[in-house]
Amino acid sequence: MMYDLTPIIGENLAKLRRKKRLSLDKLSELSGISKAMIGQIERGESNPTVNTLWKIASGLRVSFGKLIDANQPATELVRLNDITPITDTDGMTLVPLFSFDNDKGFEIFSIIMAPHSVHEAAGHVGGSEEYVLSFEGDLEITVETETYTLAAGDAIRFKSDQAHTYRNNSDKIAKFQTILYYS
Amino acid sequence: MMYDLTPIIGENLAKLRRKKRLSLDKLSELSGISKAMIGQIERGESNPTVNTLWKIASGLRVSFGKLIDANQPATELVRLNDITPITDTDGMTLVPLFSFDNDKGFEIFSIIMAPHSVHEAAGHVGGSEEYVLSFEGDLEITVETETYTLAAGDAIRFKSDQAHTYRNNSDKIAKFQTILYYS
DNA sequence: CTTTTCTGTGCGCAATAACATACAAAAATA
DNA sequence: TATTTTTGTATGTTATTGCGCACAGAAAAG
Repeated sequence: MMYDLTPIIGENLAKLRRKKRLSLDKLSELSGISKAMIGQIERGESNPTVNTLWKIASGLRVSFGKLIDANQPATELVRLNDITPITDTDGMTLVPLFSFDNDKGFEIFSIIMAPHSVHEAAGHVGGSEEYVLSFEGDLEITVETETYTLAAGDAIRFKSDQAHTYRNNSDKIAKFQTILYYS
Repeated sequence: MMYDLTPIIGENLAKLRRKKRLSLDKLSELSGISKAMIGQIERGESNPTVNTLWKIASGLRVSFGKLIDANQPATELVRLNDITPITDTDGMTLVPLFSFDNDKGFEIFSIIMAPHSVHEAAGHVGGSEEYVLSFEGDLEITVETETYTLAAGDAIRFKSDQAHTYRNNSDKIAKFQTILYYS
């Protein structure tokens, strides 16, 4: 979520421009953006507007995406200790493992529910789907009128733009993972 | 080339936000961008920075591309009379039929060469390819050291990051089309 | 009907994007 | 070497992004 694109754009832009053997002057002429601005963007000192970046992309004869694409590492290890969990007042603790990724369209949480706790979700944004994989304790999920009970190892999928409730009726904590997919 | 993204972004954003049934307030909270700004962007009154638009996209749980994608009409008719041709001093007239499109990666020109004219191209940006379709008169093309002669109906493809020369040796004009592709 | 909440828009201000110009270092030419 | 050209960076100015706040209409609650 807290994510700054400017260094990525800068790197991509500088790399692409050099690859095409263009000087700041030349690219400025091709794109209609001043070379001072292009230089600043390459150094990550400026946060360009979409129109400016669009013109640069066109001048470079490159897709807009090429400039903003993060080109993330093939492997990403997330340490539980490096994550700051979000604990709700109702006893649900949310551990965001992979937060929303722009190109992929989903995010993954690990969730812990205190004994005898209930969490009500009003319903997420339209067209979203929720995948729940239970792996410790018992979990009861109610979607609209229907109620489902999941034991460790069970899984469920439902359209989460409708109201749904998580309930842990047991004396032990319940742990599960959820994958939220947005269409 | 002269292209303003802001009305497109505005339309896309308003449509997506309503589809997900979010108010300006709610989306502001989700994205961390003030609702005043979001409103202005939707009305096309603001040209947001990439970081701002990125945050909005993430808040909306939507890909960045969804906001800037032009969703262009299935069919696009280009009238010759509506185009302003670019005539070079060396007798080459360029008619840009479909100028560079960000997602497609190519552009299409129609070209007319005056009798006994020569056009030298130093070599375009790295990795570009040129497709030439001759359809009136005679055309001679030199790529690096090799020279090719095209009659009406002939075609040629070559990597255009090397120097190349167009030559019309005849007493009549030569007409052809070129497709420029950028990798 | 009145009050409250929720919707989007207008206003003034601070931060900064984007520009034109000038500058210094390196490369190329002589 | 000196001279010119080409490279990228730094400076000062203007235009506008992005913010908080206040506002007016609509919907909901009382």
